[in-house]
Amino acid sequence: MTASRPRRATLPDVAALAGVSTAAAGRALGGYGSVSEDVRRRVAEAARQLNYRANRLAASVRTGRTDTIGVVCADIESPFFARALRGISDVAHEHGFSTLVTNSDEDLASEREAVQLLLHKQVDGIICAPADVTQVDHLAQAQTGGTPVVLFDRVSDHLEADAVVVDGMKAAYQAVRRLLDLGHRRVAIVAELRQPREQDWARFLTPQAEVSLGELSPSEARLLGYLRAHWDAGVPVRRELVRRTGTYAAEAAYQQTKRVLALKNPPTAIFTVDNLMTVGAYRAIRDLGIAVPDRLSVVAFDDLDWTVLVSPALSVIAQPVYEMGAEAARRLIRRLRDPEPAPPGTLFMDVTLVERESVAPIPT
Amino acid sequence: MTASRPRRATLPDVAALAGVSTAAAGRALGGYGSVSEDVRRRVAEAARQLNYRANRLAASVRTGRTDTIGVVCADIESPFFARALRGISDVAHEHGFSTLVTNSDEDLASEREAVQLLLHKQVDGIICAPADVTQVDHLAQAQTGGTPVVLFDRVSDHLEADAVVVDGMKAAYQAVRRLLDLGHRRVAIVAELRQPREQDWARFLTPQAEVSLGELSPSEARLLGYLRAHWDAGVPVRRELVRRTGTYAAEAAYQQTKRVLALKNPPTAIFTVDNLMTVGAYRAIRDLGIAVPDRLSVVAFDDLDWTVLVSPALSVIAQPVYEMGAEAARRLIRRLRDPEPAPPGTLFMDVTLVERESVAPIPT
DNA sequence: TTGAAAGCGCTAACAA
DNA sequence: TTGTTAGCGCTTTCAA
Repeated sequence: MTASRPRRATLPDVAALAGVSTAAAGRALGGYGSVSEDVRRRVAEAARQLNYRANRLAASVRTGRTDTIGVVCADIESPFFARALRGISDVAHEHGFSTLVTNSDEDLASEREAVQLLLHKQVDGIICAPADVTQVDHLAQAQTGGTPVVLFDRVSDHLEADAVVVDGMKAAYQAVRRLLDLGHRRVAIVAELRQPREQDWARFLTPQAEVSLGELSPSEARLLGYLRAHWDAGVPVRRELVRRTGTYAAEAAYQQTKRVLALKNPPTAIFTVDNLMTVGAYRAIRDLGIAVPDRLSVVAFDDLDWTVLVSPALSVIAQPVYEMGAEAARRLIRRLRDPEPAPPGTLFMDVTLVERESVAPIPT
Repeated sequence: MTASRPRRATLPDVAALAGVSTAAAGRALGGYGSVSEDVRRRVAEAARQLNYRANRLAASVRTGRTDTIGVVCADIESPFFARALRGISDVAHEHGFSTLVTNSDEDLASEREAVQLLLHKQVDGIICAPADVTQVDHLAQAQTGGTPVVLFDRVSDHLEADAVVVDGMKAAYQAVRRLLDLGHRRVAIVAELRQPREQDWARFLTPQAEVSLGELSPSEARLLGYLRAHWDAGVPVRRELVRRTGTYAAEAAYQQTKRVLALKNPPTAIFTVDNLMTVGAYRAIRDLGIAVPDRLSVVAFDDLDWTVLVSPALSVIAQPVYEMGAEAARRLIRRLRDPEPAPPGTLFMDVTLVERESVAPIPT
């Protein structure tokens, strides 16, 4: 007969073996309160002998802290979120926090579920890339309940919270403006644009229109930059060059790109608004055998491993992704540590337009 | 004056408002035991009114379960682990488990720390890609303590645990054998090979040598396949064509590849053993402007987004990464659910040699 | 510095 | 079906 599995040693067990009170053992092991060197040694020895393993859950129930940050990202698998997550977890780890990561897949219902889960697990704070910046009641509720929230990659006008983002509008504006300045007159854009808000696009075109970034998804903000660049350059926007995938998937971008390149009057340049769109679009360009940059100039949002591996190397708008994650974590931790923190604000991080080989002027 | 923050509602609060006992409220909300429809409704209503948020930590302290799987991966940022993690978390989520993810960066000390953290947080089980398959005492200890472990991407002879892996030896053998059969006589390999065990390599070369996969790191297993392919084909192994980076970094692979291609008698084919090695090696090939496959055939371990985006498209050994993660999670969950589970075993998943455009025969 | 005792928020026996 | 009661393993008064 095998011996029945012995119950795992608990604090009282350790205390008993060391010949001290539970409280003393807890202090010795947990590093709080004050303990004599002698007690500390005996307790440590007893813990070792019993192969004691502290139960931080029990501690958390008492203290109300879990030293855990909850993260809601759209998709860990995307290079963008993977890298950001690395920034978040590095900083978190540095400060003694763990991270609990969930995926929303850009779906509001999943995001709500994820936030509930994180709250039930009593995370100390949440970093979230909201699927819909206009639907953030669940995040507001988390805050009211005492769990601070930091927005990542997206700001919302409907939530008073810290946010770490780039100005996608400005970045796209620069990139597209550059193409227009090089003489391109037919610049295509491939973007997710989940909500088809064509009436809004019209409004975007009015230069006076005050559009808040906190009302736009990243792809909308980037489209806005595209539109305004055209406006400022006096180049009309061609409806057929604005390609909407409606979903965050490379395959959809592949289809849209094939379609736009098959127009009888095809674009001479193409702008992709994020890394999945870029993968899909670039695959289409390659399959069609179109010469870059001779027949088509390409600019992508987000830098990736492979943008320097293809020929010609892609010109891109690079975001400081790791640093964005790291900074989001820093802001959250600051808020957790500081009993009276500063009012929340949005940090806009700078992007870099990395010019490589995929852009050429239109011969005049 | 703002009102002082009200204490968060607890189960007794809800019970009181609903006019039932704490136990009844717990049953109604937690979905265990039996409750009348009437009580269920009243409790639900009270919970809503008080904005009640269950504390699953407290429940876990009682039940001893957290419904959480701990994962130790080398680097979430690597496409390999990112995708595997997606497999793990999808399956986990399906079965009501969350995942707590940590990074070891292929460092044994960090891995130990990570495992400790997961145990302290009382995860129900652990999925780990061990940094060193010969140093797994901490994992054995987790098991003895009642926390099952599933190995991922690597087997160890020193741990009796489930494992989900590919046979890297066989896969590499096939790929290299294919190159040799095409007439290549100088095939380079770029591999991590953290431990420089040259004396072992000699042993690998003896066809009779029984080398267990459970003693080898993935890169060593793949090297072994490379060596045996040579042996079986009667092609001598050239020491200068075996390039060791010693570290898991694209930059190191870049350097090694540049160096091997600069030999006065350079290789006519190159085999890279994982995705980071591939990125580095391919960048070197591109920078050097070497024509693939005319002057150099290329085969990579692991398929990636961009392998079809470069010209020519890369021939690769594709692992079922997502499925490997998913299967690891399934095995762990089975073990958690089943009180008397089957003895642990290793699942070898099949790889696919995807032939694309980067391999050509040597003209005879 | 130490120990006794209370209690964090929940679940599980048990009895009613 | 319901309530009473006793904990889970830990931290934190409080008094000694």
